[in-house]
Amino acid sequence: MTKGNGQLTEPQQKILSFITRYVDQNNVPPTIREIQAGTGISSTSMVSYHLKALERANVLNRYERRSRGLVINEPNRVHLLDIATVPIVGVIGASAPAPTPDADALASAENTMPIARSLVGSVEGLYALEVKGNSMIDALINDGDIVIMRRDQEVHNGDLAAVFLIDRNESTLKRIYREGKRLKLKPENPTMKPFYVDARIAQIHGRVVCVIRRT
Amino acid sequence: MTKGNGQLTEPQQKILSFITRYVDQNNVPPTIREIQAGTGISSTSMVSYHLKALERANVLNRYERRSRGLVINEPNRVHLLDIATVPIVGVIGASAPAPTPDADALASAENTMPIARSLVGSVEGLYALEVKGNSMIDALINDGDIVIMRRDQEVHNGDLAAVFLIDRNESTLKRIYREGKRLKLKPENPTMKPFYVDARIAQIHGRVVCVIRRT
DNA sequence: ATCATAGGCGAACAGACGTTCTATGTCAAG
DNA sequence: CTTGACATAGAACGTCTGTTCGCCTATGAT
Repeated sequence: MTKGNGQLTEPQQKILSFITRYVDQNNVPPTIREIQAGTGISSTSMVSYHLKALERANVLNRYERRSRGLVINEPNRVHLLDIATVPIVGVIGASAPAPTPDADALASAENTMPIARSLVGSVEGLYALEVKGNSMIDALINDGDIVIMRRDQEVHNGDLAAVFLIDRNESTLKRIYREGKRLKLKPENPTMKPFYVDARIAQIHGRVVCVIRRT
Repeated sequence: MTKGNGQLTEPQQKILSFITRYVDQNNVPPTIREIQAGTGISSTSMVSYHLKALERANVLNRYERRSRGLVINEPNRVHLLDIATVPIVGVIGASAPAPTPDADALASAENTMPIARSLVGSVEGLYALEVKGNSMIDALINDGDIVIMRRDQEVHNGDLAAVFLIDRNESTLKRIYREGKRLKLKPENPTMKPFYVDARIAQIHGRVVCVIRRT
């Protein structure tokens, strides 16, 4: 039951926020028993009781006797969550330069990687590479990982970047620090020491925005 | 079943458009029987049959045995339907057992991690932990990474799992292999050797589904 | 102390719901 | 013609799920 002042009681708020979260996670409203378990309320009848109160308070609508028949009545409920599909344009491995795709390549990519927009910010210039081989272990990146890259963007000192070393004909992922004519490449693994290369033999291909590993 | 050319059969299209319409109108996916009635299909088993086909065709996702457990997989409609928000229930680090949340903890988590549903499959039992410290470098997991875990699920040999070693009072992420009374723990880094512990002093807390690193 | 009231709890019920099994039909390949 | 893969119906089963009802406890007035 709502308090006189229009506030919700504590179990009601608990139920409400549980429903909200559940819908976010499952795209389907919860059952009464799921609400019970999720909120720690001891009986289904109590949940039912509180739901009736919430309905009276015009906070949600119910369809009688229908499973999961709950609809939250939140006019200003915003879903900030949005998903971006990032094209997987190629492979990055030890013995080949990582591709830096042009617009054509981006459009024609067959595989895509879905990722929450809030994780990566703007989709501008985003592309993904699949990691092949164990050569990037020292960047804590494994065979099969997906790295989300951003091209056309200034890569700052300290950023994790894809670097192609011309003399070795090898792509690598390292944190980069420009130091005059040379480039400091720092492995992610703190037990490994950084090393230096001539800046002219290193092509910086893009910044690593995010790494995703499925196990 | 999809036709060879990737087109959907006529009943499949009917079902799909019915679901779309129903969700638009009711904010909740329909039940199988409602689909049956709404499309004029004569049997629930036929609906189930076609739904399986649609799932195979990657047009929609289903949650087994859950009422109204349908999510349409429409590329144009992806925004909020295909993203799950996984609660971040705590921290995993060297010197503390990783939390294994009960329903209460899941419901009360404040921070969440958005992740594409297609990356993790079912949301069932999913939770996230933030990695603190460098102790899991050998699992190629860095300070600040987010690991997506699944609880209440059998952890199979070869799975990457969160293991708490009682005698060392330490949580770790390793691939596990049960070998009689002992447990083989294998670091992700192929240059490191596996080691063995008494199975009785190791608590397996969940399976790592996915690792996410923002750089 | 007695009684009324409200809140809370758990069991039980009836219907909803997803799944599965069997039987039948269709149609193309061998 | 036979076989096997696919499609369709109908029914049965077991679980899920919303609802209800009886019982208990606490509180406060009589």
